[in-house]
Amino acid sequence: MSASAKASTPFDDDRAGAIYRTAARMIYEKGFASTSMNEIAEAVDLTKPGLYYHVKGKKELLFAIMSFAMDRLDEEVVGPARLLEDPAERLRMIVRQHARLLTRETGALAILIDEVGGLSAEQREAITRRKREYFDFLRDALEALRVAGRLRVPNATSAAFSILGMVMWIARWFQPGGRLNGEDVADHVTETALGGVLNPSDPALTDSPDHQLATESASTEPA
Amino acid sequence: MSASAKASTPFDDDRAGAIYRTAARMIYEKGFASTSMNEIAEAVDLTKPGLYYHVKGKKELLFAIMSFAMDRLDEEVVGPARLLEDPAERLRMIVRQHARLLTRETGALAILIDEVGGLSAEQREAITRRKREYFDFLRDALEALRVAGRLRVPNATSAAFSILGMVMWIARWFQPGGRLNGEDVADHVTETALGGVLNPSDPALTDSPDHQLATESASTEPA
DNA sequence: ATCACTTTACCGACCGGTAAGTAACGCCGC
DNA sequence: GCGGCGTTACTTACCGGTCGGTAAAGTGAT
Repeated sequence: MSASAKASTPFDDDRAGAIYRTAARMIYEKGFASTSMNEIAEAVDLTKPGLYYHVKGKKELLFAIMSFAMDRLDEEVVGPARLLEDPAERLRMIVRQHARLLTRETGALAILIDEVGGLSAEQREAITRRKREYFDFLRDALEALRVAGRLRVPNATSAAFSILGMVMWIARWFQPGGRLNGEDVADHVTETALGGVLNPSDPALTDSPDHQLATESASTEPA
Repeated sequence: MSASAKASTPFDDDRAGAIYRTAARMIYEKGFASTSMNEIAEAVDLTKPGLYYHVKGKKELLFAIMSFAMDRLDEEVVGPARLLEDPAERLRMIVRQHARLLTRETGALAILIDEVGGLSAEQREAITRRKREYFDFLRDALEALRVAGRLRVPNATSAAFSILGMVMWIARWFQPGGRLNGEDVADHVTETALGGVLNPSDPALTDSPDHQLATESASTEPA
């Protein structure tokens, strides 16, 4: 007896996709080391060897999920931001798109970023290199602003880390069903990030539209 | 004579303290679930049962470490900040002291905060309650600023989470031996946090002294 | 008959935790 | 001064359970 219609061997869209999505959510919720292959298998209605027919091993599963997450980052954040020439506008795009990505679907994307300990040496190196490229993309925008005298803080690197932390943290507290919706949160964080590093007089700050009406308090646990 | 060598049975200052500090560092580096009691025991030159003579169990060890971390937060952040009446000055003190605490000694203090999954239900509740109290302390300062019309963002809660993320993230990238020293990082992050949420005209922003000379780029991996 | 897929049964390694024994030390009565 | 004794701080040996992973035998559709 399966869920509603489609008994026995339904028309499984793609079993592999379900496995990766389910595993991503579970690892995001409980941590990589505390999530067993048995639990993942049961969650997708398989036995463990049934799961091993589809995936090569636990490390490969994690690596595939993290690679997928980095793909999304490249496509939805770096891609659009690269088109903008003004470093402040580019910075705004990076922060906003990254924040929106974290509020939409999963959030697993972000948390998985710091499960690098579960990877093999080569896998870890590959992921770390992609993360570093992304970080440099962000820092370069800030460095360009610094040499143009548009930063209110003296150091582009610590500014980049601060912004990254602010954005990444969204995955820890934002809940899709809460009082704040994802788009509002992305807007607030973007405004806070830009205001934190840019000179108050910067044109990239004043062109933002309405933010006078409050949305009241939010949703979930602290940290 | 007696000062240096001391063979066989030295004069062990406090073995328990060494256990907790070592365990904190290891759990911070590898994660709670991936750190075995055997490894902790070996790191302090004991066998596993020898370790169990000093600690009741793995959960209790984690709980003790996290409680200690929260104690430090209360003493060194909340304590001093409570003395300040102006909410902006209080906010500045919270951010700065928390940032300094993360740059000095370990950083384990922060990372351990999100290993709550390893605790029992009652332990988790106790830690979560303390975290919530701390978060509310931070949010209340921001809410006071909001009703006074001094915030440039509409929501105190999302502002509090953004600041918290920015600060917590320090533990992931800052390295004591790197190009930036801890005090500078704490200053930069404080400046970024305050600038991110306060109106540009706020007196709490302009009274900060020198930040004209850059300290150049930083140390470690992205995230 | 073949192939995609899933099952039952099992492996060695390691997990958190414990039972039982012991070496070293301080302290007591005598 | 010394034998007995409790306490501290460990040790060796071992427990049941779970981990990631696999061998081999089906199973149903084509």
